[in-house]
Amino acid sequence: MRWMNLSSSCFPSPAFLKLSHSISQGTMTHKIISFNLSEHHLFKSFSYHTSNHFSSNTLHAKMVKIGSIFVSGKFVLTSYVKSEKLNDAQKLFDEMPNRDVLTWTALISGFSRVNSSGMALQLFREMLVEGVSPNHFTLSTVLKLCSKVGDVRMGKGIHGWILRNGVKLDVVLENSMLDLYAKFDEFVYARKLYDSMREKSTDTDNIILGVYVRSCDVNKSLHLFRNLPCRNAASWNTIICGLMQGGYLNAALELLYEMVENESEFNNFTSSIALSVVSSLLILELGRQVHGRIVRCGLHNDGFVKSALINMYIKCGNLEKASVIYSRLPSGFATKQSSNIVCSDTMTEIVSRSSMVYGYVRNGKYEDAFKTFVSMVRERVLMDKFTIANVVSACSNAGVLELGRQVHGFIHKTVEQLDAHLASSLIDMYAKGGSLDCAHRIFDQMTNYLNVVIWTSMIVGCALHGHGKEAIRLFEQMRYEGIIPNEVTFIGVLTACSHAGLLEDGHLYFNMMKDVYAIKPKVEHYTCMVDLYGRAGLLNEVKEFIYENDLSHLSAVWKAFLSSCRLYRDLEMGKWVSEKLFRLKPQDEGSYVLLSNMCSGSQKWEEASRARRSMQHSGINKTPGQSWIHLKNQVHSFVAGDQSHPQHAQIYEYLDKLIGRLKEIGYLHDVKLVMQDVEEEQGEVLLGWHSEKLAVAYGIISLGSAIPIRIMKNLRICTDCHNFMKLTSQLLGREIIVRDIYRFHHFNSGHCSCGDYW
DNA sequence: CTAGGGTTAG
Repeated sequence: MRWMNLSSSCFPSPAFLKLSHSISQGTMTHKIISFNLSEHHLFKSFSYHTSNHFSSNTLHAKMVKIGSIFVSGKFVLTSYVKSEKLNDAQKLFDEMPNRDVLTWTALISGFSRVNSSGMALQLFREMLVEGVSPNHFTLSTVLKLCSKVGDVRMGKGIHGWILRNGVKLDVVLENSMLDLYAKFDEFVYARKLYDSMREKSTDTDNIILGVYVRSCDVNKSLHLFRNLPCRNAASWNTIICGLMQGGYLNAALELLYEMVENESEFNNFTSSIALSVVSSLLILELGRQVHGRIVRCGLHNDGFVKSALINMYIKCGNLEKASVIYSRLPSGFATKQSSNIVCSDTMTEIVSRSSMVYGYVRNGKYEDAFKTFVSMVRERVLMDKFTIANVVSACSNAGVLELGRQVHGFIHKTVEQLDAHLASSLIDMYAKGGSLDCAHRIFDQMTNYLNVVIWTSMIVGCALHGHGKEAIRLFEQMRYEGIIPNEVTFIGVLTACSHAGLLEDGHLYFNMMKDVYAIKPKVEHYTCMVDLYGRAGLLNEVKEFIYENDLSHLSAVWKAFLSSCRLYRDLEMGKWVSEKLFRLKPQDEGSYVLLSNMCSGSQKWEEASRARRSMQHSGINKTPGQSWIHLKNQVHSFVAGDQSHPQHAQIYEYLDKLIGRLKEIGYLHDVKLVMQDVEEEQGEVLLGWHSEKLAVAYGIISLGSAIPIRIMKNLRICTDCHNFMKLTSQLLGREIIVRDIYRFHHFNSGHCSCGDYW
């Protein structure tokens, strides 16, 4: 029968074409019913030429009505597949008797198109079980899937099956196999296969080029690229993409220019790659040029290109432009349609939305991030782990524990098992949100899936809360379980040691990092060490350490040193360090503030104000201190001397009363000192009411007495406020938790978890 | 054959 032979396409007549055209334009739906033509001709023409969702359904209905499912089913199936209506395709498929290889293949390729690789592979297995033999197209489709999902065994199995069954090889199939081995880095196999190929195409060369590019051998790759007998757009894209991923951004850019000059095709792949290059180089102007070219080439409606554009504008810092493009995306494609099959349109929207969430987070627009997230929940957009992880990380950075809990609840409902990425971001979220207990609970839940990042997140969490011993215990347990720590793990351990004043341990682990794990210390590690020695008061040792390790060009190191000088009130050393610092990083406000604080701490008011004047002279604006408290889904933020809160009168009145009572139990409220001791906040503040005091006062007024008060602060807490918090916790018998820019302070019964060592 | 989001630190 003729219809069996789908692949040797019998092309439709102009009349059918016209008809299909009107269908796909949506200008006709019911005319078809009255059309007096042979059905499967119609169906066939239709399935070739339309990807209109609505009309494929109409056609399906018509087909069922006239009972021609045996004959024309697969044409409608193809139509469903082309319009990515996999649910309908699957349903139709289930109804169809006598499914031949073409039917199976249509459905398999359909699932593969919409990224449902697992489903596609499952179907392939079922097909084999039913005794249907795959054809060339099935095989190359499935091989591609194997290489995509990284299923080496299945890929090799198929290769074996091909050899055993003496399938006649063609270039396409051989290329698929070559690509499979290339992707799995099985170069010996790949080479053998390549040598045995009688016919080679440009694709073949491109695969080999891809191998060289991925092995990061720039010169070899370029040499190969230059000597290709025939180059197409994919060759250019491959080499440019490879250079970019290898970090050779300028080389990638040069080739991109060359490609454009040579008037080679600038396709949607090229666009994405070009935008990635720009995103890494962070050159907005260049991004605009690429954008212009994309529009000129008419590629701006491609989903991939759109999300790459959004990404590029976000990374280059132009959030507005990104949201303009985002708002022009067709909406509604991503809404859940009684299925869990993801279409490529849906993918585009998910990627774009998560990019926007990511962009908002990066730009500190947490509210917008949450709004976008909430809209995704409300519209029942199929959210994947990427999006959620973005939102979780937004919660940790904003320190909004309550919202974080809600997101966690959402995850609980939608994700069956936490993966390592999500778990570590949740641990981080709870730790940074102030609830180390909850972080621990997630950690315990992951016993069977622990990896180095999860361990590290937990260790860092402990460090953040000053639980040095616990961090070390975790670290040792991790090593015992055979997990190899990485450089970030060591940053966590060393921070833990320095925050808890564990000098010996810190020293031990620094050496262990170098000697046992062969990790070369980076700036962060050195800074931790300087901090560690400095907090122990070993200022001369710090100096030696800096010169011994040749760190004198690193401003971060000097800054840590300066903090220690301040802690130990060594004004001479502090001045000397500031000199170094001002020379290295004249624009850093922190150095001036530290020096000024140090001077006022030693009652040297004149020098203190000189430091502050020279800061103003250099045109540096100090970041105003800000504290915030999260109550009932609302963030209340305060700056020093703030009068803008609706309840400010009440707050100040309470604060006055509180300070009066605190003085009775030994609080020394020296206004002059507070005004000068601008640890991080400014001195010109009215009455010395630093923002964290206001936030705490508001918390006490508004919250039931059993609830701990959680405050976030954008700078470091000052000595006076630290004292204030300790005594308040004692006087009122309440737990107060302050997260400052570096760490947590848990105030309880007159003590702080940092041991007054911060 | 070639293109797209996520975890820990700073």
